[in-house]
Amino acid sequence: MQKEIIRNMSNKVRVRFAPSPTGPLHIGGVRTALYNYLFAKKHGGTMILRIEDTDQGRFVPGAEEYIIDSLSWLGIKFDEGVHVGGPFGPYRQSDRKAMYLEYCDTLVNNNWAYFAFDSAEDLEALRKQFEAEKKSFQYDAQTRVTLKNSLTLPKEEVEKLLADGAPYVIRFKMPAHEEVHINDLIRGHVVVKTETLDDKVLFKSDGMPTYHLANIVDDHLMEITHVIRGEEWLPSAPLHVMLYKAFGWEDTMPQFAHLPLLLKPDGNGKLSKRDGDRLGFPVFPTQWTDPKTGEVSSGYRESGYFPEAVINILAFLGWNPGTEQEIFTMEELIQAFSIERISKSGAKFDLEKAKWFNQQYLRQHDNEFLALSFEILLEQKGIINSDHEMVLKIIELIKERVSFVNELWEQSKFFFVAPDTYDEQVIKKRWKEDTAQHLKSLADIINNTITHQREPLHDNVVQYITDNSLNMGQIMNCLRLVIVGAGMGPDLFTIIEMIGKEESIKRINKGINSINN
RNA sequence: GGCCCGUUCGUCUAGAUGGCCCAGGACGCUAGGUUUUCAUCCUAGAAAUCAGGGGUUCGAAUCCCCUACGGGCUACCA
Repeated sequence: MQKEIIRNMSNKVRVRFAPSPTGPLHIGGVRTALYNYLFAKKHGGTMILRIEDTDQGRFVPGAEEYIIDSLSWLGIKFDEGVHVGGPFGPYRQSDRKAMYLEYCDTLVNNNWAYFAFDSAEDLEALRKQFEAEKKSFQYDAQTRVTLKNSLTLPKEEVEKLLADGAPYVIRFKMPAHEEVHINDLIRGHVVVKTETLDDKVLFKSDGMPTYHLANIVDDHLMEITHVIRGEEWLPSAPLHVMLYKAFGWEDTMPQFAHLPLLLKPDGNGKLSKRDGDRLGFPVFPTQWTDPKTGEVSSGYRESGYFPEAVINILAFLGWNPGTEQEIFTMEELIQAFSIERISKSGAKFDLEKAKWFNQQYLRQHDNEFLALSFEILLEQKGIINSDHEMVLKIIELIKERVSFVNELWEQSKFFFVAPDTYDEQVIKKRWKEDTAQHLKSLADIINNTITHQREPLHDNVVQYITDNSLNMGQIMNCLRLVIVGAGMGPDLFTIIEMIGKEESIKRINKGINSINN
């Protein structure tokens, strides 16, 4: 009753993201969730999280929580789902178990499905046998008449088997000579002949439905209007269309959109869990520890990516707005998104571009936010009770030099600790016989400068260089070398001002000793 | 093997109804400038005979066909 009212009230968009809890969600899955979310929000629709846990053998503890938490970190919110409830629940297929058999029975009664008693071993043997003859076995209109099922067995025997509790599956009775037409929102019109399709199992002998059955029943019951999923589902889409037909639900069948795949950055093929840590970028939104093996897979969050950046990166892998704008907030993505602008071909993940996106977002964050993040990092480096004002100043100085928060340390550690190594390249190029002597004089000059401020310090040092007709680049770079440890970093005198005269002089002496020995 | 999908610079891609495209942008790369360093920033540049071949057309990256290559699926997994 309630559902009828909802349906009649509007033909509002309702989409679902339907992962199975077999492990952490990889970025391909995250992108699917994102596109569903963008589409739903664009049309003022409803975004649903449904957990497809019909394969009890592949259930992984913690995976469902992981999916919810990682999507939440990314800002992908659900209107209905396992974790938030809603009028179309339950949203976990194992909790809907009871209803599937009922639907399956109507299919059997209408001659759209049948009981099959062939054991997994029998079928396996058959497959082997076919293979030996260089043919491939398919349980279909041609072979089903030779197999052990309610189509070939006498009615009494079927009833007896069922009554005796013999293991069985229910298979879809795929018609022999029909054409299935799919109008995919991304790929256009696709036609498939039913004779190339097999009699897929709808209901397993363990009492659970397969994905195919559960997904159609649930999408129908949950009044899903658009199914946006990965291209790997395209081959089974004809079966799904046939199921809608068999149930008599064609009129409310959702529209399909099959997304292009996310490919390995090197070579070809679908991006897989293994690729990430092999190629130096995460494939998971957040870090995941395998509950069985204890194996840890890195995540974007732990690698220092901002959630906004990950969203932006993923949004552009397979979609673009057709304008030159590349940096998009979630709100802007929602406004700009359309299924028509999703590309058909697979996209490779580009690590360099991903870094660039993160850098753009890092620059957008205010210094206060970055300082707070950096202070956590500093504590891990053993810098306790750092002066907040100083950290803020440092952020300002080096913000433009990094793409990730965790790169801030490399770019600024000389503000906190004296260098204990000195860049060999710089030594080789700049360090001369008389360098140590000049640096000693500069230490005196710094010491004798009345204030610790940048300007007078700078002027006095430059004065010394000009007075002695020295090479500016050589002396300055050597001074930088002993203060910073390398030929990098922001304005030298700003650094000296910030670490103080005393510390600077110490570093000059330490540097001279280390380098000259 | 069978079925299905795809193919524009190294990568992500732009390219409504064929002419404005000897193909545009971004990342990366190269060079120069700024910065007495490095990074940033600025400027310039290299980079796709639009997978190949046939058509259709006055005209095709854009339409049609074929081929090649790549990918997905082919479980009582999703």
